[in-house]
Amino acid sequence: MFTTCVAYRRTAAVQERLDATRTRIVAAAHDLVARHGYAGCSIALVAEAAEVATGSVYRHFPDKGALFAEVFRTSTQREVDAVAAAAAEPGSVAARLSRAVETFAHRALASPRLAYALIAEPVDPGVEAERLTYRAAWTDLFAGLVADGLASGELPPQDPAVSAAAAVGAMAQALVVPLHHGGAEPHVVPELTAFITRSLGASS
Amino acid sequence: MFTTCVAYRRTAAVQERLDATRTRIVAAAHDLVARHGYAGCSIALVAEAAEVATGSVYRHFPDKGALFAEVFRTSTQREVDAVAAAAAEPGSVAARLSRAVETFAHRALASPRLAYALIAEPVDPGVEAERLTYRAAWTDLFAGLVADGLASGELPPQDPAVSAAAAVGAMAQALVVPLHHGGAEPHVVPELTAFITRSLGASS
DNA sequence: GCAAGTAGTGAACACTGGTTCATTCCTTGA
DNA sequence: TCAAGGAATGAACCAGTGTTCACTACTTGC
Repeated sequence: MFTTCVAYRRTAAVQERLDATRTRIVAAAHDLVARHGYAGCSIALVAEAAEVATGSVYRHFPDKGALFAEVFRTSTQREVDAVAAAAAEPGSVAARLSRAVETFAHRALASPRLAYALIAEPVDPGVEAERLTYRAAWTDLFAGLVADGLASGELPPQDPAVSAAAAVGAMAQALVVPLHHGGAEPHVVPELTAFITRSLGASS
Repeated sequence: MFTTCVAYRRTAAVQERLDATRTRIVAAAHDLVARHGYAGCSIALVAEAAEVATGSVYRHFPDKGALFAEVFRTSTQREVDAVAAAAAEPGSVAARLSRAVETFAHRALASPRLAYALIAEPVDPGVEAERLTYRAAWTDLFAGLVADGLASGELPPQDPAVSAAAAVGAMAQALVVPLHHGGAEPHVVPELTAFITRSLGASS
């Protein structure tokens, strides 16, 4: 009555291949976004780049938004981690701030198309929600620096949240938006660093 | 042979009605954008709001982009003019700067949805090109103030273009992006004003 | 080798929303 | 009143894309 024949079980080898395919899809999507942005980055293109059928993408992600949300999440996390590491190195708040801004700027200048895609490019709602989360991550990172500066008396009284949001906006606008159209301009880095340092009152 | 009968000529009355219809279409589009943003603001909705048929919209604009470019242009010009007027009033650079930031901030807080649509909301390429133009208008406005400050010695040495871009980004991020989700927070205005003033070195 | 069941496929589908155009309605000057 | 021609209409069209699904190919345990 109960046929105990269980002919197929997902074996370790198969799981490994599945994981590899999934990784390949995400990598292909990441690559396409970094090179051409979200615009014109269709499922069909991703599938072609990952060498799978379009339908196969849906065996790993429920819909397009989920795929690109993951791409966005992993890419942004890498950037946040890099800047956070630079800011965590010991030193005065002014020095840590400068390192953070410089790290952000240099990385953005090194991958301008990706930076634009992560920070400013129009995306559909699913990815925008992810962006909101990471906007908070950026702001928190700088708000933490400001709070440290307030605690140590290095910075004048200010609302860390507002200052951090404004600082993040300043970096994004000064670096990423211009990069969108026209080439990189490395000379902005020291200017921007000075701007941010002054803006938080760490200029002395 | 040549029938001299030229039965129909566009008369002044007709022209007036045409202009009125066009104005109504733009007004309807503006209203929809200000209330719901570009997303979901279709030609069909605009036509309905303007009480014309969808096809009639195309008797006044070659395509959707042209209509929304005009909406964007007129709306943004109004904002730029208002801030420019505030900045033009006589006074120290620091005072003019504060007035400019406050004017920008108060107007954005008064019409948050519109502000978001004009500054940060994803738009299609035709409108984005228009936004690029006006981004330059904003930056030029503040670059002019920085240049004045440099000339008078009120501000320390800096690249007006970079400082202005960063300042505009700071205002946009601190005000508009948060407004997108969640309510208005008027308390940010003085914080933001202080931030911008410090950032340009006009703090003293 | 075989039955059971999963992974993979890609052409077809569905939906959205901008755009068109044959038709109707008006306006004009005689 | 009437012919001429522009203005207005809105249903139909079309293009681009995300998504599905009937089908094939493969893997597994016996």
